[in-house]
Amino acid sequence: MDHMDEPSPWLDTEQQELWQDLLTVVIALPAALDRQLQRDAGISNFEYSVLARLSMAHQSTMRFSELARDCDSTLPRLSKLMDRFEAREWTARRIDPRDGRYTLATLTDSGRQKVVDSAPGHVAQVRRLVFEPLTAVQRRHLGAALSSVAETVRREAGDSTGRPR
Amino acid sequence: MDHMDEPSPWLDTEQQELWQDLLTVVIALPAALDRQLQRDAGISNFEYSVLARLSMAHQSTMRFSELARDCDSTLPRLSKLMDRFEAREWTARRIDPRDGRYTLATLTDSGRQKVVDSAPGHVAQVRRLVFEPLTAVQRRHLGAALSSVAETVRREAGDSTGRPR
DNA sequence: AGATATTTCTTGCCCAGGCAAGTAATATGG
DNA sequence: CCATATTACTTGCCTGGGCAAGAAATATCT
Repeated sequence: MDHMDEPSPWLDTEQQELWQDLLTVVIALPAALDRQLQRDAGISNFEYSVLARLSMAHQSTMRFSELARDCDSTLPRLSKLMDRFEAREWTARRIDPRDGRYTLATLTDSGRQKVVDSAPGHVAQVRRLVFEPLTAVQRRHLGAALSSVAETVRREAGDSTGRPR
Repeated sequence: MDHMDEPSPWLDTEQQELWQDLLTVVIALPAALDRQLQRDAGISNFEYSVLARLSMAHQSTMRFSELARDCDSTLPRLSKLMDRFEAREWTARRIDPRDGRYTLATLTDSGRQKVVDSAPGHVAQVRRLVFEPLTAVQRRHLGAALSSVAETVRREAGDSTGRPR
């Protein structure tokens, strides 16, 4: 329950603090983002990220598999989300004429409008929670460390979400 | 979708990269932890954190509200989890004799055994994903930056999870 | 070409978790 | 000391998401 002085069975005190803070960020940050978006725009952070990613794609169109990968989603999850989006007419679905296995998602005008409307509030929340509490130097350091961890985690997730990347 | 050169409506390129990496960590890290724990111990990260927190408490006993706060959980969520834990006989529930509104959760011996058994694999995963990809200096920087963000996020979440802290 | 394998998306079933309403215990105010 | 308010937890209902199995299209192999 406490420790042992063997090769690596536990974390030291400094590591435990880092770990606790990371857990808090990893749990409470998405919750905070969801609350803001839900309150101001009626969508979740995941839903926002899908709309936003589509809005940046060429012709506002992407294959499901690519979109799922970029948004750290699984295909079933995305497929069901697109059902809801289609019901709201924020996106449209059509089979890829070049390869009938692929399905293409396209953002509609009202879908794009939804992104435009909800982006400012979301970005402000991100600024408030992540960037404002840090100094410029801390941001660079955080960026460097996060890119290493993100790469490792992505590799780990690659097997489940869909391929190396 | 692109940018505007006003006060603060968007993030610059460096910030966007940091933000993208943070999103990946925030989404894929819990998923990776869940996979390992689910595979090797049959429990989720949240379930592990509750057992682990209880195991560190005085007399292996805590009030529900306190436990929920420490594990970044809501009361309904914890209440239902404790139902499942009781069914497995990992915890026991009893009303606080000092104040009948509180409920006390106590870790049983087999509950403690579960923590002891699953801890090494979990800790190894944390090491692999978070600490190993970083240099010692990066860890300190990451720790410093995370503590600021964690504090901000906690304050934000305080209103929903249960008071200032 | 035909059979089989692979890739991409969809569907069905199940469970965890959020929210709001309900319950039980204690505190507060008249 | 009774009525009302507050605190701590529980329950019911509903939705999102995971996983495994299925369907449709294309690629591969002989």
